[in-house]
Amino acid sequence: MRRHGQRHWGGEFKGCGYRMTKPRQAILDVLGETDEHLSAEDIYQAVYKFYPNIGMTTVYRNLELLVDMSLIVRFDFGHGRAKYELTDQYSEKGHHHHLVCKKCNKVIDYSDFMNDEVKFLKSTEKGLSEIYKFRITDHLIQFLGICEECSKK
Amino acid sequence: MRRHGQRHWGGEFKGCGYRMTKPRQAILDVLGETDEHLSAEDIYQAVYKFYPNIGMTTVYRNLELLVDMSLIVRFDFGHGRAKYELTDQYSEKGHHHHLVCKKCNKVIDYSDFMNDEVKFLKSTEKGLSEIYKFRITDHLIQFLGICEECSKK
DNA sequence: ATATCTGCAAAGACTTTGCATGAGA
DNA sequence: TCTCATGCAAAGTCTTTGCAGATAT
Repeated sequence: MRRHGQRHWGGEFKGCGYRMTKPRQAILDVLGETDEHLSAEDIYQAVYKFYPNIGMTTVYRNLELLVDMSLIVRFDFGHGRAKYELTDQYSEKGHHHHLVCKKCNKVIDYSDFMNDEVKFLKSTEKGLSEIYKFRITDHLIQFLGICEECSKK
Repeated sequence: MRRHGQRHWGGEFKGCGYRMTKPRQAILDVLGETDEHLSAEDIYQAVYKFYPNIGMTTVYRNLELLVDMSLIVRFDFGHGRAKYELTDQYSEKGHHHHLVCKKCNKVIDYSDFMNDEVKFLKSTEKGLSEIYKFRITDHLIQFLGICEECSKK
């Protein structure tokens, strides 16, 4: 009874002491079938539709686990609730960053100008890791401003 | 009775309908005298020492106001409590970004390699604002990873 | 003088924890 | 079978709101 977009994640859970369960599959399905940035509540609501036994606690606990496993990423856009996305490698969106409107909180994904970004990242990451003895695993790049609609007001 | 590092902010409040008050001066003093990234609670504690009448509510309300006035910036590093800093132009630190340890949550400021960054930002901001009709006012750049101490463990 | 600001108490939003039951490998 | 995972309820943490009294200009 697999629906469109579902995939097997069993392999990711094998060998690390974790089990693939219905709630976990459901959460990953929901994240795999959307282009949005979903909050824990959003995910709960979406999972609830086809798995009404789900509890909010389970959603939170699994989101934390999935972040630790690097299957998903957590973003704090700065207005209360954290948002989640599949990691680049598992997402159809691929590598991208965010453009955040300070007025309406809308978030636009972009994946343009990645060449310029790669150049910048390469030199900066190398330099920073040497100076600060930091093992850099990830980066967060966001542009903030006012979106088209909010500008008109 | 001005202590080291205090400055007058009256001008920033004039003409916009806001008043300079003791709590506001105290909050700005605290932020001006530290190199840390302080949470609302940190700020409350620090202000409390020389202004014990302060209420937590006042701290929160003023932090929000000061962010709106662009005197301070708010960061969500992703573990619960928001942190605040003076805006670049008012801070002795100047323009900088953050290196965040995913294990111990330590935050290191860096201001190295800004030349590479400026090149990247210039081209990317121009491109993005054209494509998405977004008026970009600000950016957030963070490198995440494991700090030297946590690597040793 | 008077609109803004403050502090207290209470409420609110989001997230985590304890514990007995249920389920995957 | 036996450890890991779940769901409920309750608690926790950070932040916001309502309101009467205090304060800056």
